[in-house]
Amino acid sequence: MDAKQILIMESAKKSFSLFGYKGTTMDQIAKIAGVGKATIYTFFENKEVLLHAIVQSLVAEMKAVAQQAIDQEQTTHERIHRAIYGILLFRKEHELLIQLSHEVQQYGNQVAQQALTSIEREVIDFMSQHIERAVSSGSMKPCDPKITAFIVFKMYVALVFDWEQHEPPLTDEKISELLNLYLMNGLAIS
Amino acid sequence: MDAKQILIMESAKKSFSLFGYKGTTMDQIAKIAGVGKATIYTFFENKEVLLHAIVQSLVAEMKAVAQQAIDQEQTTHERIHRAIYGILLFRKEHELLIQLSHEVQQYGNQVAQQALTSIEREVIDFMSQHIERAVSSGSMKPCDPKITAFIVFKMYVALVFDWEQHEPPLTDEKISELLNLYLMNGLAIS
Amino acid sequence: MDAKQILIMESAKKSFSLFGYKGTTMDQIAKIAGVGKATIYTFFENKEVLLHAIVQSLVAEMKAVAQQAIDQEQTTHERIHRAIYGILLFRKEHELLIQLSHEVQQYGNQVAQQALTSIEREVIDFMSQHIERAVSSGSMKPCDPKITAFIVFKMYVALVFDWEQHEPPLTDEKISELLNLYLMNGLAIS
Amino acid sequence: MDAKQILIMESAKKSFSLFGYKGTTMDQIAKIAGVGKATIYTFFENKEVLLHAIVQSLVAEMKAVAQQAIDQEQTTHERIHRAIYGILLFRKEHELLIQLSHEVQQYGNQVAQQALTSIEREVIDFMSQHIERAVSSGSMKPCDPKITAFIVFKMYVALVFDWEQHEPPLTDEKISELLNLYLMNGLAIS
DNA sequence: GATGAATGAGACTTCATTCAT
DNA sequence: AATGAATGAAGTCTCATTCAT
Repeated sequence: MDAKQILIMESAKKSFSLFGYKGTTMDQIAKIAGVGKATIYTFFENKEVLLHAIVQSLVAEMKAVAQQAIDQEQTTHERIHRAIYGILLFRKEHELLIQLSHEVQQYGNQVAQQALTSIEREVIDFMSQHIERAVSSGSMKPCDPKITAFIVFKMYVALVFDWEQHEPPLTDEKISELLNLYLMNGLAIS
Repeated sequence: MDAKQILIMESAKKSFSLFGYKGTTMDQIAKIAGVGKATIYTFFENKEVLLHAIVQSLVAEMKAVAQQAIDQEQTTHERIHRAIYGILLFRKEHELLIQLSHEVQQYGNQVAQQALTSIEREVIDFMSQHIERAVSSGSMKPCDPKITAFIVFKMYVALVFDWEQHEPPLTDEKISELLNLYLMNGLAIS
Repeated sequence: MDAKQILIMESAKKSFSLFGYKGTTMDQIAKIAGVGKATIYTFFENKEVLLHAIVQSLVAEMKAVAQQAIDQEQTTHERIHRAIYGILLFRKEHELLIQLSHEVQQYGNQVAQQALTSIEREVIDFMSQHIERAVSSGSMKPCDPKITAFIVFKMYVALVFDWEQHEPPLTDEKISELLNLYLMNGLAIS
Repeated sequence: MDAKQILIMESAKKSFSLFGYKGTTMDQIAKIAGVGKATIYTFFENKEVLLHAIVQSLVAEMKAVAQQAIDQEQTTHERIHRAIYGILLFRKEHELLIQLSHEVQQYGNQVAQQALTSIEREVIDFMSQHIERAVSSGSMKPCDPKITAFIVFKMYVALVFDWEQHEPPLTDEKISELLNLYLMNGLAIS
């Protein structure tokens, strides 16, 4: 890919993040990138196309992070942890940018949205397989592996990401402990 | 409040939901409402002010739904269920509109955002008190009531709302059963 | 004339003087006058008509001041002084308002302009008659009475009004002395 | 300066002179100049800024005319005559435009106003120096040079410019003769 | 007669996009 | 290939005026 094209995308990403889609003018992007305004149109047909290109590249980058985590040689627990954490870190960083896609077309950007969730689903699928095996081997109560993986994922996100939006963040040990408490042992007095 | 003002807000809400903030022109709103364009400016200083007024009214409406559920004479379980469900239904319906507020000001609309989460927090607080009592009375394992309420809420949202975005929805009985499985009994083989 | 009509004219005069013609809205005038906006249109067909009415009333008032000075029983010198001074005071006070008429119509407001100068011309005519008599009686060199009256008027305005726009004002005695020096005795060394 | 910029300024000057500030639309100016409406905004941020630019250029042009007259190799009398005459001609031609600046800001345009009077004052200063020398050399009665120069200027304006607004214009000889009569010899019978 | 709610007409301004250089 | 001067299209907002009450 052309180095200038990347330069333009980086500049646009910066400006979109700071001022929003509508708040960013092509002049501004050109100035940040240090190129002529018309040059942008050599690479991107549209302002909208430019945004989509950026979103797509972010999605791809995110996918790579998750895949890399899963592919690594580590304990299952560790790989899941890394994959989810990678997604979350990334989402946190670029949440704004992803939301920007709504500015352009209400329903048109479902592509990016679906791409994002598809990554999450792959991670969930990965977890699902492990849960299925755990149930088969008798190390876990019988349960719907898909729903369970989904719940584990959501709970993980809740504890790692959502919780620290209003409260002091939890340590990794605490999170691990809580997951065990809620999901494995349960709150009921036996 | 003036009937015409409400008419304008409803028309704007409709158009904002369909075409987005930028995609909605004042002319369009006026035509839908069947009033002159300038009439809108009699009630709302700005296009932006108009949007904020709509968002605020939605927040207020949502708060009322949750509060009403909590105030009702029912079992605790039922009240929590209704409160969360009311919030979710509402959020589902108007999610788009709330996200629109991002189009206007990147950081300026935190008010609406905070208002929304504050409702959730009130519901969570309400649940927290009940959990605390359950722990004291020995009908539940010792645990941080706040985190536990937060987890219950998130799990509830995950099962009722998030799940059905990609999979066939779960019945109320199934949801109840799953909550029991995951949170009360746990997945571990005792 | 209706008391409300006068009230409206006074309010409009105030606002026009402060904010200009364009800068004054009918709403503003109505608020100052403490009447409904539409009430203004009961008395004045137009915003422009309203301005013209105000200008005309100012012209009339000015005319009265000059006439009154001339009609008074005093020395000729004193009457001329009073008449010119009256005009100047008035002009000073309402100069702004008179200039406003230019905002409305470039050439349409010559009426007001002509009315104003017609007053000056009447004063000049009055002086002219006295100069003519002075020349006839041999107490003044032969000269065109009209031009001379015009020059006296202009010199008077220059010394009394124009001079003090940039320099400390001259006393009445100094002005009298200067008029004598320049017009009667001349600067030439005999 | 860009040729297109000048073209726009000329077009705007024409339209402002004909229809006033308020009466001139940007569309109109663009059409006269034969450019797109937005092109005007490439050179002038505002309609108001455009007007000010025109006024400033007129002031500069006027200053040049006066300075050029003073700098010429001629008799003192002739130079003063040319300088004053230049100012008057110019003022006559563009008086309308200068008054237009009042439409925009009541008190804000004092800059242009002051610039204009500052030119007059320079001319008066120039005359003042010559009068001072004449008094010193005994060819003129003792008098305040500044006031005298001011009076000569005003009288000159009155005879050349103001007089012909209502009466047939005076010839140059007649004007010279009258200045001599009134200012040098005086009307008094010796 | 008095009013103010409602509005049409129109003004200024912005900006994504193009095209000649 | 790169550019920036030029612009058409469109949007927001203002305000003098009217008309039903």
